[in-house]
Amino acid sequence: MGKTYQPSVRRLRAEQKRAQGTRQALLDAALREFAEFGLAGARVDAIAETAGVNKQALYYHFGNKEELFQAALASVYDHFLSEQGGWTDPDKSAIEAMRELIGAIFDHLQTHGDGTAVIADENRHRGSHITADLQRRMQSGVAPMIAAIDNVLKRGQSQGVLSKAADVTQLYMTIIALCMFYFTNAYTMSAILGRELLTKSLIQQWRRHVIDFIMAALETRKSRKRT
Amino acid sequence: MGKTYQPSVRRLRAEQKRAQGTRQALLDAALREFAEFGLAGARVDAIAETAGVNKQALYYHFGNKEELFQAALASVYDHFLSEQGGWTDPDKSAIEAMRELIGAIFDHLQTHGDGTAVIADENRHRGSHITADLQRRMQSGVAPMIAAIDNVLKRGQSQGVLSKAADVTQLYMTIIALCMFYFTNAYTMSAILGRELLTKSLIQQWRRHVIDFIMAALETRKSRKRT
Amino acid sequence: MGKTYQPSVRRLRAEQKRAQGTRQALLDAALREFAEFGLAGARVDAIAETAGVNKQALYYHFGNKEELFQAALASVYDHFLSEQGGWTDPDKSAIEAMRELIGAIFDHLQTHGDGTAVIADENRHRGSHITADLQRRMQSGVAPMIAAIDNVLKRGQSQGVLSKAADVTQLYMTIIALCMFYFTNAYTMSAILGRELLTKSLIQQWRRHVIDFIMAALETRKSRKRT
Amino acid sequence: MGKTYQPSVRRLRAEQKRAQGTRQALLDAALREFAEFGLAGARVDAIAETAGVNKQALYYHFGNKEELFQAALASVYDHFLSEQGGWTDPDKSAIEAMRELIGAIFDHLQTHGDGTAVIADENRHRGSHITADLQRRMQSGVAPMIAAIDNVLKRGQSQGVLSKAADVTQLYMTIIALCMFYFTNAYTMSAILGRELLTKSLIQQWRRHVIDFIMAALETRKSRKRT
DNA sequence: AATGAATGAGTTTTCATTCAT
DNA sequence: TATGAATGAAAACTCATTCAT
Repeated sequence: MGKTYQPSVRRLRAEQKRAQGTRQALLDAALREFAEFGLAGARVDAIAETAGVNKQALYYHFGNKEELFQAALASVYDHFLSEQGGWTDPDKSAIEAMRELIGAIFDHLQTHGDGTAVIADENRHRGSHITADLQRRMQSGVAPMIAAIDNVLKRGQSQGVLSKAADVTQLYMTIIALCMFYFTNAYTMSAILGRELLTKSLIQQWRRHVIDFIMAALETRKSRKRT
Repeated sequence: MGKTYQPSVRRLRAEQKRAQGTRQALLDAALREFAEFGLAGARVDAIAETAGVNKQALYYHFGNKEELFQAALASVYDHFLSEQGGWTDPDKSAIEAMRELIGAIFDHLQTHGDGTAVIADENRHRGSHITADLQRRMQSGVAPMIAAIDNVLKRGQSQGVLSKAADVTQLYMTIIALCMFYFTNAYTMSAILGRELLTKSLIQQWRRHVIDFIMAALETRKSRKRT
Repeated sequence: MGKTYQPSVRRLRAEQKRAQGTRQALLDAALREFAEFGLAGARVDAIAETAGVNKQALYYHFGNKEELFQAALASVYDHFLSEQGGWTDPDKSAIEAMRELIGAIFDHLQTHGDGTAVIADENRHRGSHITADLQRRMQSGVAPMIAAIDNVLKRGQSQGVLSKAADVTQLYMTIIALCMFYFTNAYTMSAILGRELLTKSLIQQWRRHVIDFIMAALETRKSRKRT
Repeated sequence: MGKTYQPSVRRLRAEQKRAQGTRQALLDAALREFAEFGLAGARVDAIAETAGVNKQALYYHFGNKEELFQAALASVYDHFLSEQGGWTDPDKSAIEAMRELIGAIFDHLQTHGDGTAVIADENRHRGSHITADLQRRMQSGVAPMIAAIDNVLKRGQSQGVLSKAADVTQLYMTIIALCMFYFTNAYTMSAILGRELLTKSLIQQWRRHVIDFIMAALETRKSRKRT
């Protein structure tokens, strides 16, 4: 092996910084590519080129395609986490807060379409890239969101305006299901319905439907009287 | 040119039958392979082998991988069509009929997991394989199902037990969304929730939730008094 | 092996006739295809389709692709033969006759471009498809043409108007070379000269040049005085 | 982005040199293979093996088979260019110079048989690989040769020893036609004439014929008196 | 860390030819 | 003879990964 390259400390810092940029660029490019083509269809060359770095850099930073996929998948849940601020507003009524929460989740999923596509691909792979570590990151990524749902739900239930029968976990999955579906199935649904679903107005219409529908199922008679 | 060679009807039949068998075997194998690996990840060799036919037969009958994918996608909707019988039961009350209808759709999607996976992949490709012809097949495939929903919904609405606000199209998408979601996202959801979702009992639980949740949103106060 | 199919005599005749048509159609299609793509580039399917017959007919009649190529090559020389009538006109002067002969050869090669292309391909294969039998057909195909050249040349030489130095064989090759060249090299030559050579007027111009050039080399001073 | 990585000049040189070698080896092998089998008949594997490089190197450097063919075709004309030195000798008389020029062209074409074979194949493809760029290379490749012919011809014409009627372009095509023909048609001609044409002595005989024949057509009476 | 070149294992596709009826 | 289907060998091309500098 002999003597290896010994950089100065200052230089090391600069390199780390640039490396951060390289890593991030690769991650972003990977997310896009994996979203569009899936793990199998994605091209390592394309990712490197989109990221504007040499292909070898990809291997240096991530080892191989699969680990890069894993990293990209993890980043999806980090994005959830980074948005936690927008998910709670204690000043609103429970019902209003729930409506806004569902809307916020809808908006997040719409904006992060790449993420949902990557998640879909991981499910095709039967979750085979989910290590214990990744699982922790996934959980802490969505934890604030679930906590927010739980909060508002409990508040509404104790006030008697939201159905006692509702369960956080199921509610969470229901919200995600209805929000994601529109985007992950837009093309086949458009074909079936003979209508381009990915227009601004139709997306908004579905957004309203999702909120209304969920609330219709959740609200108690008591709440309805008030509104 | 005069009379040209006229193959015997018997021969034609036999040949067509064999060819039909080959086609079907390829289609079935393709559906499985595409569902598991996606268009990009699927291996033509694997499909041919699973189908028990020569690889070239695939090209002879379908042209290439992409057209085979298209054919497999089309077959998914044919499967919907072939099940139409089970979707209507005029003897039941509207509410009961609706519950059963949702359950039947859930069961179909569970049984035909390959289909939903292929549909998901086509959506990743932004519907690029949907030709006018395929679109027609898709539409006629789901038409009976949508018609069944429409029927029951209208019946319930005229009887005052189902909300007048409900719209068939949105209801259809809602049902599909909630049914599909559990299967297309089972692995990441399992990781997030720390619980293996694909067990018989949890699947049944979600099935019940989907039906109950949708009905809770659909039913009017009038209907609730009765039950 | 058992009993084989026993057709009536009448039917046999009809079949032979149709078979003749099939053979010829295949041969024509083959000539075109081999000319355009060469032996290696030609597609058996394409030949059968162009001929309007089943691919198997091709194998029935010619054995395989290579033998079909051989047959097509042979047919090229048969075409030469079939034109022999137009190559001699004893009434004209030797010089006039020679000019016309060169022109006739030029015209034949222009009309039978497919033939020269196939010949070119056979030369690429170092004549590997030339059997003793084919060689005989080739020779008898061109024999009338060479004889015609020889006749006129001898006549002109004995009259003192054509150079005694000229040799039939070399003259024959010279004529063919100058006539063929224009057509077999038209595209690269056009590119080099920056002019589309395959126009009617430029072809005619080259035709005149070939005749004039050859005659300029052949004629003696004596003949020139006369003209 | 600031300063980017600067590979040392030495490294670049070494890499380029190696790559240059790989490219050249591939080009040489390709010329041979394409000459022998044509574009359709050539085997990419064979080319790579002959070149002693990995098959993928071929795709890395040339993109695909067709582009490699194009590159090989271009190289043919580069070879013409590289020989320009041998085509002019101002000390000789016009007639002597012309004789030598024709001989030099003959010798070049004999030595570069691969080139003429590739050119023939490109003509079969109707010049479909001739891009504007390639056309420029072709033109500049043959330009010195045509210029040399032009020079000597003009000199001879002004001295009255070469026919005023002669035109450079036509003379150029005539020379090439007569020189190339012997090699591109040797096998079928051998069969027709019943004599192996590709022997040293017969080749030399044709060489003499070509020169003599062309000069016979070109020289004026005046020149003949002198000789 | 960066880069151009290289590599080997695979993957889709093609194609001449044969089979069964 | 005619035909649709089948087949195996080979061909072009792809792609993740590694090497040398």
